[in-house]
Amino acid sequence: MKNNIWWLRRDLRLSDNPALRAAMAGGKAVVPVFILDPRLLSSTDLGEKRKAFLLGGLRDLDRALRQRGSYLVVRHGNAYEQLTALMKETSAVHIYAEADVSPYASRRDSEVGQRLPLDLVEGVTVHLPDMITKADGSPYTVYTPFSRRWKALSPPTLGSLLQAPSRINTPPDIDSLKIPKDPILPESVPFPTGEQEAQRRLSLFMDYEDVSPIARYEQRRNRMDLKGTSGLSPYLRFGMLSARQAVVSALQKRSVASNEMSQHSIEVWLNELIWREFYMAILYHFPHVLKRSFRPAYSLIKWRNDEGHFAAWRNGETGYPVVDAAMRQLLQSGWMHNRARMIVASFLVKDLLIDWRWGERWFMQNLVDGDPAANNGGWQWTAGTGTDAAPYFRIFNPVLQGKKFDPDGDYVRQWLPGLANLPNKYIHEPWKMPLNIQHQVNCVIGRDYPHPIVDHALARQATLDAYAQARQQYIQGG
DNA sequence: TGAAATGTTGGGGCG
DNA sequence: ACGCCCCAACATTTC
Repeated sequence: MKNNIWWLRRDLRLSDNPALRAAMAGGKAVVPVFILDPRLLSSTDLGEKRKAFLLGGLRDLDRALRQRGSYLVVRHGNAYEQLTALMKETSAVHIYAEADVSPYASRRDSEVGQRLPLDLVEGVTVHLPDMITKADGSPYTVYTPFSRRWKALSPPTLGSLLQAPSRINTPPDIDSLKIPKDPILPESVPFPTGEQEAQRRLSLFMDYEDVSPIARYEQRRNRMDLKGTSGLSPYLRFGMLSARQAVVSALQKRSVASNEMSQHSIEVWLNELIWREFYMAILYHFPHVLKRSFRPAYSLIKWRNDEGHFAAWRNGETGYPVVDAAMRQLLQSGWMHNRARMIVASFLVKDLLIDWRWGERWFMQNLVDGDPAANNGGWQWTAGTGTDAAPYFRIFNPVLQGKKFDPDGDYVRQWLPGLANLPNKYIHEPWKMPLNIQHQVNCVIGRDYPHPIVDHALARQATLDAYAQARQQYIQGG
């Protein structure tokens, strides 16, 4: 009896795993392997927190496999070389893996696939990028028609989800590295690793009838001071949760929702999952977006790129409380509320006039859920340089955004304890505090909390000018 | 998944 | 009673 290799990459789960299912077909024994590629591990885009989350996920998966008579083989090195060696050692005949869309992954997979019997199985998205095209076969570059087409395809059903195998046969004593213990996931990262935790969170988000978080998602999702989002992104990122299962859960929930508001909320969350697939499709069809603007005119923007401003942004010292709170949340917890991501991105690009790629990189280095497709899509959206992007003139006012989406300043106070005693009136614009109040609350601007590093009104105008200039130059240049 | 600038309206104070 | 001004409050346009 020959064996198959199940090559894991970003599908760290046993339930609803098509690659695992394919590897087990015909009752074959399976060799589950994860390859720690030094190129990936040493990449400056892989931050410590996400690396720790990945390693923790591997430990969880190994534990789950051992409960089913198997175990995880961990190798270190180049994927092709390691797989070649492993095939020989285990007399494996086939390699099964979940297809991934990032340029790095597709290059690696085509290199491996040219010389080894690799079968790529769909699974990262519910619908493959190739399935969502216009009548003439060209890819969509606008979200709404993309989502219409996505929704017109037959949806995954509960019955189509693959059960986790109760037993997996794996040949004994295959050489494997110990999963590195370093780096360890800090306590301050509120995302315990693993498939079980992902399932638990999905249930919490869906359950409890009409008061379930998903039924109130539309109303609460933008509030940075509430836990109104699913908190599933890191699990979807590493496939500790299958996107298909998330979609099936949402559709089920929608079909039994008792009122239109709940149904609408569920639809809004479903759309967020479709945004994820939209950006994966964009990256698949237009891999150059990782290097430059999707819209060529905006490659000509003259960024200010002030290093001091960039450092202030990274460290949460801009003097705008919402921005600083969000950047502290990222540094400490490895995650940031989605509304906050838009606010700090708008601030970096359109208040500081710093190249969006600097922000994109910082996010990749610090987000536990950092995914090249979604992250790039989000940044190009904010910068107005991408597909279906925010128009260039859409510039967030950090004070108004704070008042709207953190009305009592709870979010600001949680991440900036130094501002804890400010009256609500000044929590989003502390520089307006009269001096006597500054002393009263022990927060003197310029001493305990920075002055705003830029004036929003002036910065806004400068950015509009810079974008206008880029457009003009593009037209004149042909 | 904006916000600022500009325009319009209407109530109320006032001479 | 009337016209004038001020300015919220809301609407529309512009970036």
